[in-house]
Amino acid sequence: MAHEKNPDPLREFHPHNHDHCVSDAMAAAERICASSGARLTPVRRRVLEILLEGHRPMGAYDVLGRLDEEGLGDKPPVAYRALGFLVDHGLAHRIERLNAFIACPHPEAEGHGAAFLICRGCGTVAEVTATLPDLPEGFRVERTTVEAEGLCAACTEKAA
Amino acid sequence: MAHEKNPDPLREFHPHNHDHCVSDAMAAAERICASSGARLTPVRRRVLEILLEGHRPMGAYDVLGRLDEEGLGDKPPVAYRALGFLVDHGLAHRIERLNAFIACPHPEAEGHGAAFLICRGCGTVAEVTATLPDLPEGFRVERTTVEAEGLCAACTEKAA
DNA sequence: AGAGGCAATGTTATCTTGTAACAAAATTGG
DNA sequence: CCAATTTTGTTACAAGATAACATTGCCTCT
Ligand SMILES: [Zn+2]
Ligand SMILES: [Zn+2]
Ligand SMILES: [Zn+2]
Ligand SMILES: [Zn+2]
Repeated sequence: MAHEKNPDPLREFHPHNHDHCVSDAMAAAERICASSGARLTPVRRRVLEILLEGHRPMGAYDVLGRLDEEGLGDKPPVAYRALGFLVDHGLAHRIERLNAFIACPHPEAEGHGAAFLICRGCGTVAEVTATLPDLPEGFRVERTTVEAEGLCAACTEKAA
Repeated sequence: MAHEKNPDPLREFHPHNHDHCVSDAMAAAERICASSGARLTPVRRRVLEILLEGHRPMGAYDVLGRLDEEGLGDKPPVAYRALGFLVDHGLAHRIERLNAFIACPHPEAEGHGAAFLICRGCGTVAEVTATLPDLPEGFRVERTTVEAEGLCAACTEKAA
């Protein structure tokens, strides 16, 4: 965990050594599954890799298309089950506004109130940590969805 | 606007004079449309009433079913267009987690960062005001989705 | 009133997203 | 190995949403 000291929180929007994102996240996924007894089976692992490589939100049918190319399955439940597993174990997140899924870049930082910045220009999505503001009492919050759509710095420049 | 001094922010979870919700919101919708030149046509008005009366999120096809009963249309675009109009004008909101729509109870309080508390027990949804926590700079936020799923006070008691 | 332009509605067809249900195979633990 | 559980394979559908185009209604200008 040495070098995982929360780097640029918006690195998704910049060029970066993406191989590290992939290998770090895969290693973390291995550890998480090993320690919880969950089984990172071939399809599940491959779906996680596909999400990580894309480094952007992908629809379930996009993922399924990739699986099909590789002979790993071509029926919707194949993709939905693998994605469900990843989401349940915190290895991926569902972006509600996009009906899409994205790999979690730091799945070991759990309890992390995840929020997503969605650039409508380039389609990039960054996951950031955000604590929800105080909500009225008398409601026990279990899960939150926080998604912000807008323009990243680069797309703001281009638009100007 | 005298008596609209932001009452119980969680009134959706309690018994309340719901006729007031409906009539207040309809009056506000009239004012908003009148002042912006938008046309609150019969179908649009009726869809808003249906959402207000239900006082809970409704899927587009639920709304369409109601419209059909009343002879106002039976094809998906009828519902989606009316709902789109209401959302565009801030008279209703889309709840992403539920693929559903809900009337805004206070459409004149604009710029209000709306957040939604979704009770998984009774299905009630309350709209509350919440300012988003500070997000990393370098991203221009235009719209936010904040939805919290959990249990309302009554459902928490029942579950205990 | 008549004509032109724009907004709204009607309608068809299709597309995308997501699940229920059940059978077969693989894994785990005894 | 046997039985229980989990995972996969497959069919068939349900649910949610939109593209595209024809038609109608509304407003404005002459
Ligand atoms: Zn995450
Ligand atoms: Zn961008
Ligand atoms: Zn009410
Ligand atoms: Zn409840």
